[in-house]
Amino acid sequence: MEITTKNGTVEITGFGEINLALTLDCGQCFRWKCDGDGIWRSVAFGRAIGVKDIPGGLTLFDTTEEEVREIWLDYFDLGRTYDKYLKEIQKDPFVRDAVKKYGTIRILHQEPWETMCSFIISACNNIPRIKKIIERFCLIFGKPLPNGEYAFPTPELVSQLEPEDLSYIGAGFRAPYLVEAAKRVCADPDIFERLAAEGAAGAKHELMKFRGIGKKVAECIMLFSLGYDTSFPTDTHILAAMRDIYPNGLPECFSSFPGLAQQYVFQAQRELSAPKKIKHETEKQS
DNA sequence: TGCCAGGATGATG
DNA sequence: CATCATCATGGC
Repeated sequence: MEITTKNGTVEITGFGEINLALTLDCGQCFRWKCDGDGIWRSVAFGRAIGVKDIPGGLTLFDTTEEEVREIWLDYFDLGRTYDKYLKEIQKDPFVRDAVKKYGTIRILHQEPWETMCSFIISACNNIPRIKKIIERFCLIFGKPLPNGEYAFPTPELVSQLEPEDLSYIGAGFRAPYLVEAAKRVCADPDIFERLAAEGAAGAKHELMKFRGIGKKVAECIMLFSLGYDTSFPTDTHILAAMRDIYPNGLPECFSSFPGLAQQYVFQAQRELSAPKKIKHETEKQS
């Protein structure tokens, strides 16, 4: 891997492949937006940044080599190659097609607190609305950054709120869960370090003690922010589809990197379910 | 109006 | 332990 500075931007090459459009809009994160120049912009770890994928690498704006090494290499999961994972899960024919299209998605390493809030909000919700709720959450309660973006609201601030204070962001019945989670995190500042170290089973069990965090949300937090590659986000629709495809249980290859395999299958499933509406409309017209 | 969204929860067998 | 009814909000 090489990190160089050109014209005030930082370029990273030699880490393999990443497709930002797929990676940043696949439902694992909710705050990235693409501008007219193909630059994806967001805030993570309190730093605003722009990123663009170029052939063989990434160009990062508004950052430094030091910050790249400190934050963004790990955030974008560039420190390892996915080759062996992809090779393994492609032993299954159903996954092979999904990997062909979505194999350039990387699993981000996001901030645990932000990920926890995001997936509490995601419960029984849809991605466009999840994004809007989080955007308003940051706009109202996040610290403004120099470039007009907003940091994610801190647990310290959120813990001081009443659920009604969150009414504007439109989180609905999930609002009290956010405040409760903030209070717990403030009372136990090392919780995420402990969760990341204590093993998957224990971490999942402890996460599920939070109101608003069940099996699915716990697994998402673990996969997308705590470094548990072995977790397997359980989505009701995916599960139903998987049960049809694999009535006798999941194939062996899923155990090697289930989070990644599931992420690709989820994308393939989204693509499959999208044309239904168009089909329905054409049927209506004819 | 009715149905859905990458669920959670508590009560049952 | 698996399944099930209930909950709850905004968008389409």
